[in-house]
Amino acid sequence: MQSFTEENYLKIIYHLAENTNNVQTNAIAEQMQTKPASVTDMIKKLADKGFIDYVKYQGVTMTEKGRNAAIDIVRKHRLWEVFLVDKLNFKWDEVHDVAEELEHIKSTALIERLDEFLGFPKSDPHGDPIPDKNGRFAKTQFTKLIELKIGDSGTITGVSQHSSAFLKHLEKLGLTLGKQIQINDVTDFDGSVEILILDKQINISREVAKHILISSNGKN
Amino acid sequence: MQSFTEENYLKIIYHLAENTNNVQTNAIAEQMQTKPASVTDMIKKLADKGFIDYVKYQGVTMTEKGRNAAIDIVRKHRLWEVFLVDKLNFKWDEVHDVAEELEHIKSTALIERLDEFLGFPKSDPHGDPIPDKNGRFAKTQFTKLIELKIGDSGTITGVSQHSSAFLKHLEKLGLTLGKQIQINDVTDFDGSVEILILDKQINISREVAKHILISSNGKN
DNA sequence: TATTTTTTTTAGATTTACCTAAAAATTTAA
DNA sequence: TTAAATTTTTAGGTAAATCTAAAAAAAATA
Repeated sequence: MQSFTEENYLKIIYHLAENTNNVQTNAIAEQMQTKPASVTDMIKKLADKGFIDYVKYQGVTMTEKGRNAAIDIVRKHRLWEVFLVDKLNFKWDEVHDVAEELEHIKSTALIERLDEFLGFPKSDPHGDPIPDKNGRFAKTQFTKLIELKIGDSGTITGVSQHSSAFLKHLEKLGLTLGKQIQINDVTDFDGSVEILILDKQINISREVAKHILISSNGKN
Repeated sequence: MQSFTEENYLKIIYHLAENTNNVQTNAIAEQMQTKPASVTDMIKKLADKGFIDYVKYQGVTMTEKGRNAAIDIVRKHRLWEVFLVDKLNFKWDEVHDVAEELEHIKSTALIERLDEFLGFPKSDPHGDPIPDKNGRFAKTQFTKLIELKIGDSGTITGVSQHSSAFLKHLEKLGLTLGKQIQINDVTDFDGSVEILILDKQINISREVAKHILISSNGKN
């Protein structure tokens, strides 16, 4: 059984490892909002416990054990988010911080019963997949909106930024999960994107377009 | 905002203060499963923060601030217990430890919405009253079963022991909340108590009788 | 390839919540 | 009311997770 801090490190290393092979000390420090020196201490400890492989100056990779531990935390986080939105009527931009605390509650029975209570949801309010109790989940095939070409269309199925500010902004623009969109134009000058949703033409910045995930068509 | 440990101390001091004026170091140590020396350290800290009044060698009493903080934790604990039993189908003997973790989640919005989701329950699965969001709750008028005389009757409305072993035992005997009972006899030799529930005659030990709370009649 | 810059680690402190052992105060009992 | 027992506190230390400052290694650049 790990401490809250260890769990947070594992989760962050897991997410960073989705994009790079060797996860670097500085990257972890930034995510954990702590100093690189503190990270070095902790990754030694996590390596001792067999959660990660660590070579000095080379960064870390997750072991099978570490990955399983991280997936378990991610599962809990996402199930709690569904609970908060579906049952307690939280908005999708209000759930992150609370789920960040709830994910550390240690009880297998609790999480299995919660899963059942929620009807075994496959994805959370932000479109992220929820691992089942064996840690399995569909690797989702998302395209970033920014990568689409003029004329392309698809459905908003996820976001890669969970900050309240970002999500509130999307909400205001009507860009919520499940919405159909089509790329009308891309502005050369600032790279902003003209999109069509429900016959309405709107313009979103590159920064926003980067964090909207689209599934090519008709898919769930 | 207090640490988990501080919250646990506050809760325990609050409960101990229900029975005595000055809560003693040793009593706290026993409840916290720690050493008296550690308690001395912590009560100094809690006194510095204004949660308790502390006079060396004289024990502690709660301040208004401390009481409010403690009641808030108790409220959370009991609401989560209701959630676990009513929504997730936990048994009344399975909820204590999980609620012990959940009570430390810091979010006023969460607990208010949970309260609403549960229908603003007035008592938890063990019959303990749930403070409302202003910290108010009915001071319940319970009598311990052990204090009843032959011929007395009443309704089981609470228990003063939350251990799984005790609650499972009660369940097996059919002694659950809401059951009507009547005292038929008290055995001189071991002080055990003969009681009648639903026309069935059973014998319970003094130890068990001490922890069953009865409301005199018809009351909820 | 040598030098500069960046990244990472080490060394030594700090804070929180604990501990043990011993001293001090209080309470109980002779 | 003194002695014994109990309770509480103090003193000094430990482990976890953090920090700063400085040293070492790796990467980038001239």
